[in-house]
Amino acid sequence: MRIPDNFDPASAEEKWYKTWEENGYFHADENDGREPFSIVIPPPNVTGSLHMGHALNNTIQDIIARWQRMMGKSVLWMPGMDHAGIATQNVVERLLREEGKSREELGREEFEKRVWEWKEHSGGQIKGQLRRLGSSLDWERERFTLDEGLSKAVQKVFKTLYDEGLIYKGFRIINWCPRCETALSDIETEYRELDGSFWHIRYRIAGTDEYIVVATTRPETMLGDTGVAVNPDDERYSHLVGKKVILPLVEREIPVFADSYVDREFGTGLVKVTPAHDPNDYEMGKRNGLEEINIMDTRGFINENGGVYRGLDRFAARKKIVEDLDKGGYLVKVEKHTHSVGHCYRCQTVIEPYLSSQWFVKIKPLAEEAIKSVEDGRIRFVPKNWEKTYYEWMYNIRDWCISRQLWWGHRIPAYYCDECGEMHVELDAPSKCSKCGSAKIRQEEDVLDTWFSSGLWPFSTMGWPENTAALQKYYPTSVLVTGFDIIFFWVARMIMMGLKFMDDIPFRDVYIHALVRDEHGHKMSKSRGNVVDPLIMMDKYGTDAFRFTLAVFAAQGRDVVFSEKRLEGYRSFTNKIWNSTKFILMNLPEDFKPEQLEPSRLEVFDRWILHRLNITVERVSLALEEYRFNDAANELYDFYWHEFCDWYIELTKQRLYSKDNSQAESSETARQVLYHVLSQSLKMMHPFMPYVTEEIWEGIKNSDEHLMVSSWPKKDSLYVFEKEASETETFKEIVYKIRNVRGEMNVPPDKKASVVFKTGSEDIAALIKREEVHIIALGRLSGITVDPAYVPDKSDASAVMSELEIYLPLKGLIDLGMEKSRLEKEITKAGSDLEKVEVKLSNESFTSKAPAEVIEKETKKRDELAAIVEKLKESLNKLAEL
RNA sequence: GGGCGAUUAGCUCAGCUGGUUAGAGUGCCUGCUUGACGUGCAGGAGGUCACUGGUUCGACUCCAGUAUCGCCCACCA
Repeated sequence: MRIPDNFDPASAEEKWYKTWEENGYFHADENDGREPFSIVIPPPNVTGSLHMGHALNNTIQDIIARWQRMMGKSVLWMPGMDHAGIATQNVVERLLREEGKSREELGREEFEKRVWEWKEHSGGQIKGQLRRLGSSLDWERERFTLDEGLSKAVQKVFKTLYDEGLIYKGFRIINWCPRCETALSDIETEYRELDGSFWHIRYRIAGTDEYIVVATTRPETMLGDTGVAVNPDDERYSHLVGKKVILPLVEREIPVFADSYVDREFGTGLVKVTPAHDPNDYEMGKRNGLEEINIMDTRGFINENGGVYRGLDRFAARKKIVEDLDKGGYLVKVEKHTHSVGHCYRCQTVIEPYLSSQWFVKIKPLAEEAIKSVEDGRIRFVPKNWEKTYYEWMYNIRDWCISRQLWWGHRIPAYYCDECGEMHVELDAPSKCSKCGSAKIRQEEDVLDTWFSSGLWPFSTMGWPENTAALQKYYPTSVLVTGFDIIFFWVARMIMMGLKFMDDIPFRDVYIHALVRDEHGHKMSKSRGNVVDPLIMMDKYGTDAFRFTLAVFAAQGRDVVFSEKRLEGYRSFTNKIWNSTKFILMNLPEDFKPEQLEPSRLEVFDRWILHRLNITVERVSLALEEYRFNDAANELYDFYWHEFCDWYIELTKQRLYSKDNSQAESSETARQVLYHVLSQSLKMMHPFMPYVTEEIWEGIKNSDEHLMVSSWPKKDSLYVFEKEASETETFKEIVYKIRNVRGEMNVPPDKKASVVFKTGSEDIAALIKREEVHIIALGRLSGITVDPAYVPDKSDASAVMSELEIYLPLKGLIDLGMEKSRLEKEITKAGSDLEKVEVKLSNESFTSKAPAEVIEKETKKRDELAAIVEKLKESLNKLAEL
């Protein structure tokens, strides 16, 4: 048994990932007869590389997957990536631009080829990063949202929904991105408050010299105005209803009409109506029979309907129109106005409401069951408060625009006959029109929203629409791990689609984790330029430390601000684990064999640490079950470092180094306990820090089994030792008191004092005598005596516990003034605690209403504190006599 | 306008269903070549738990309000 002097993360990471994979540990076997546990990865977009959010997301999933595997489950963690329609198309277009090309020049087929090449590149990079992170994904099952099988699933879903009337084609106002030249769904529009202007414009009433004033934030849209609306109850303008006004610049006569949508208080109470470029105006136009005039092309330039402004970009047109209005005397005033403006979530271009023909999913019928599945607890959000967000959106859900005017995506399986215009929705392209028999068939140019295919992810990846063994065993999945930013985009859609097509929920739990934010609380994103690269962190600190830090940060219900300082601290932890193992191994013989530890062999500290180990097993397991990753990680950290290393290992040194032959059995027991606690700890730490733990395991294991596939520790009922645990706490307090006095008094370590213990308690006296060696070693003493009748010397430094007084005769070694102020400080501290307790106990309503056990506890505390204060005062008085 | 969350040590953060001496990492101070580790060991300083009320015998913890910050949704002619 041996490990190298130093841990080298880079080589261990490469070696172990390869070994695990080659041994097939990542692969899920449908036929293994074990209880299934499944997770599907939120498929990363093939747009580049992974960021901190991905690192957190996948670390959590890997912790769960590794833990469940060690729990003996048949674990499937399904890998894959998302084609990410707009986002990926944009990336490739940018690359083309750098080459001086455009996608139009390439043509659709060639362009798609280029995107596939990019997909290979980006996908490869992402896979490399996931591997580096240690993700135990079943790579044999890797899927892509645009691969053949998933395309089949998409077509099947589309056709089914279409046949049932849940997908329809409609001519409507949608959100249009003039840069991406595609429609977007409502949730793909991000609203931002912008400072703009509110232009007040004068319209002449036809046939008169009177004017009205309308106000607008988008003056360019007046080119498409076909009416002016007033509130039907607005007396100021009721005489105008039915009249016509002259649209300035355009010189078109348009009607004034009444519509209750208009808010009398806002602006001038008169609304210019542009049915083709505003959703509300569109509705009003429909209600009042207005003409719809589209004035823009797909890139946001004014089209032939815009007269002299034709060819101008929408913002240039706005500027020019305002100038012309001003020149023509139509501009009454300009106010400052802030309003929220929709932006494309992929390219941040200002969205244009745009009238066009698109495909929609009629979503309400699907939403109903999806709401129910959360209400009745079949699906559970963790933390629970996200359910409210989910309901809020689902109750107010609007039809989903699923068509995109892109080249990268699932082409909509609709076919048009060029002869008779008939539309066919089919799984396979029809060779001729079923209505007129023509062979002139053309497929719909539009592709589907990326989220349409990712919404099928939990079952499409398992082979649906075939009824595969994987689906039977692993669907529904056990848990979905994701960020709250895609609850609407993805989680809700998967729930709806899963219920509709699998007739079952897609996952039991939805664990919503924190978003990794920058120091200003902003999302880390490439466009903001505030990203921390996970690869750099892994290079610098090792993957294990990085993962452990993320786990510690993963507290529920709160976002995290990433801190490299904390990462540094947890790297030290991996170092600590390594070095402590080195110590243990150098104390084990060549032929060391782990044995079952009979309780009768165990000494008090052995019992204590095994008891603590039991508690840690329980706490870590419970925390993992409840998705409290930070608690689990902290529990392991505290146990391993501050109990096992700081105390138990230190305590074994006296036993291990003893030259006394009668101590041989005691040291052998210590060796067994050290090995046992180490190996059990490694198991529990493995899901968090897979590499360093497996590397250590390689050096200490006594079988061929790798740590990754070993079994998760269970509480051992043989090792429940309450009494020894509490005795050890007393022991620790004794040592702590001695160290405290030495430290406070600046007693140099080479000045070894002898300590006198004065106690009336036989238990404590026995404890001290029995653990004499350890007290001497840990307190750095020359010797100890127990003397119930000890009369302290005036120059003794002292410390007080509830049933014990500790005296350090430091004649000549200490500064009496220092000791005096130290005692005063102690008295103040204990005194104020005592006072608090006394106030409480003298309060009659407390003693009459508080539960008995609380009163008992407080009473005991008061007695102890009182005794301590008393003793401290005595010591101080003696000092004063000098 | 509606909703959610945050405010705890210099910094980054934990503290579950009310009773703890309010913790961790990091930073700071003191001492340490203690036969695993200075990425370490021992000791220490540092907090009116944002503010104001309320409920309660008892509030960092529950309730209401205020302030500041952040996020989501809706509307904005």
